[in-house]
Amino acid sequence: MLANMAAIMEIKGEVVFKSIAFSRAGRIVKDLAIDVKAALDDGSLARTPGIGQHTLRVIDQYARTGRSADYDELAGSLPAGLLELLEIPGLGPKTISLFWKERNIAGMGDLIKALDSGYLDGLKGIGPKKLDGIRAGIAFRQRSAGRILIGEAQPIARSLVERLRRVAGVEEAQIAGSLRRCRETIGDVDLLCSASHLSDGPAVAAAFVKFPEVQRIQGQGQTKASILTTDDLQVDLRIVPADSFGAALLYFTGSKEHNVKLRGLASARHCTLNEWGLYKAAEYDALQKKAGEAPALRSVAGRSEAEVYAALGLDFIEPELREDRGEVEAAGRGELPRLVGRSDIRGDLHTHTIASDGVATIEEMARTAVAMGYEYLAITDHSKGQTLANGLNEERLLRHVKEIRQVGRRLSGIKLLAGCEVDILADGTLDFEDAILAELDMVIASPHAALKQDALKATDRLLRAIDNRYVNIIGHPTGRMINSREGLPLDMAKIFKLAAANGTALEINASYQRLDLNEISARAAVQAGVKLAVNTDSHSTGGLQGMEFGLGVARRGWVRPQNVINCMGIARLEEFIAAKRRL
DNA sequence: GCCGTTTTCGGCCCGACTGTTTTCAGTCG
Repeated sequence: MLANMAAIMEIKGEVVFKSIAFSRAGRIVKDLAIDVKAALDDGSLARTPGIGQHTLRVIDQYARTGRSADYDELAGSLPAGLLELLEIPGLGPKTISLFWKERNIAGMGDLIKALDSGYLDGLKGIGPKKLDGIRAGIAFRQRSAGRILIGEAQPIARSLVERLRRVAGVEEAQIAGSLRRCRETIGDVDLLCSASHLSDGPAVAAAFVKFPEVQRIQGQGQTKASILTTDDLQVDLRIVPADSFGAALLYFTGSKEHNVKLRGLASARHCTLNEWGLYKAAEYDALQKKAGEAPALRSVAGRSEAEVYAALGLDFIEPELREDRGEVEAAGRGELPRLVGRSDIRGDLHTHTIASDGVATIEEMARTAVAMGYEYLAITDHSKGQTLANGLNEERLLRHVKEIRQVGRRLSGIKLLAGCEVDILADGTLDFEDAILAELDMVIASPHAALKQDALKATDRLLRAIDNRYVNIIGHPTGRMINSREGLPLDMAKIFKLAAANGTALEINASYQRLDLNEISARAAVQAGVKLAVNTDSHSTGGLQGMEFGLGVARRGWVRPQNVINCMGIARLEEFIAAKRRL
């Protein structure tokens, strides 16, 4: 609702800062780890920077009554159909407003008809190319579902970077943008490269737009180019000299909100920060600038990101934290967390084999884990309720356990844990009796079906599972699938409280379709004293490599190694499991 | 609309590219 209000203000041509303020308030509410009503009641929302008198009133009224008079009034002032027009790339608020006022365009249907009939021809400032651009934008919008999953974008981006590195004149090429920040979904791919000489820029841009995966060229200049790939992914490339690489990487990695905050800090230090570098404001303002050329001025910093942060009085901020969620302030105080990384991970605690729906054997999974440098690996095939996934019944499970232990004895260099991913049934009971679970080294309990329960039922269901002394990890707690299934509407505060109290870990499922818990819940869980487990849920040896996506979520959630049970050595992990059984 | 190491009023990040224009507005990141 707040984001809509911001959009409406944009189209109405209100002072842009008003729109920005509402948009920011919307983001703050969306990022809340606790319920909005709770944040209103305890006064924390009112104290949040960016929430002021007006936005607080709107949120408060909506939370109490389910309506907002301010929203209703604003929404009533223009046709609702105009808002979706903002989603068309190349079409912005000014043009939408023009179409509405001059040609009575009230929505997508009107716009398409008017484009077809020539009704928009002859408007001031609108020529044939602009109209073509809008047509292409609408077609793109209808073809593509919007943001794609990180695991889908990454291989495409990596192959483009490889190709870029081979282009003449390119020194260094790197992925930037939301992909570098490990967001769960990616709107477009941002790539950055440095050229040995900036004069090579146009040639690099020209080579880029001729890559075989290019479907359409959106733009091409001295220092940047933008293309649409054959699978409808937009890719933006920026080309800078090596001296500006750090500043440009910072700029192109974002987030936008993080950048805005850094530039504000630069201002306060009488400097100006842009993609070319950090400059003394007085010197920079006196300069004759030309688009597409590096400022003819020595920068204060710019070669590396670390240099720029240091010049602003900040510790280095990892890309995953750059969302303006308090990281800049923490960096200023020297209080950033040491984030969990790949080298902290000692094992994977959620994997499947051919015994249920995996494609690799116990031994194949184990050997891959050894090659990855893991100290332990848990084999956790499905329970009998997962009939489609060839779930194991009691008898098959016990045979499987025996086999896991046999393989474990035979292999050196890795400890195999005989486990199971047991279904949490709709009422919160588990798919196996305690007597069976007691035979296992470790238990994950996960919801797989009945994922449309209300908050009360769903929360009670998980609490029951957490309450079981044999359950060590709750797997993909909400059951969500990104872009396709909402998942259970859990009361996380209650879940965290019990999980922290009785030593049950919550999973960050690294499968890029799930990423469950998400980053917001992960951060709140850690604050509530809950232990996490970052697991791949892999069904093949290749799947074990997917750990990085789960780590991305954990890092975005400010998670430290000490918060993660699979960063423990085997002895401590076994004690973690044993402690709950003693309760 | 929000906010205070410049401020309770007056700012609020900054640059590249496109299209439609003869100097700039719009859009994007």
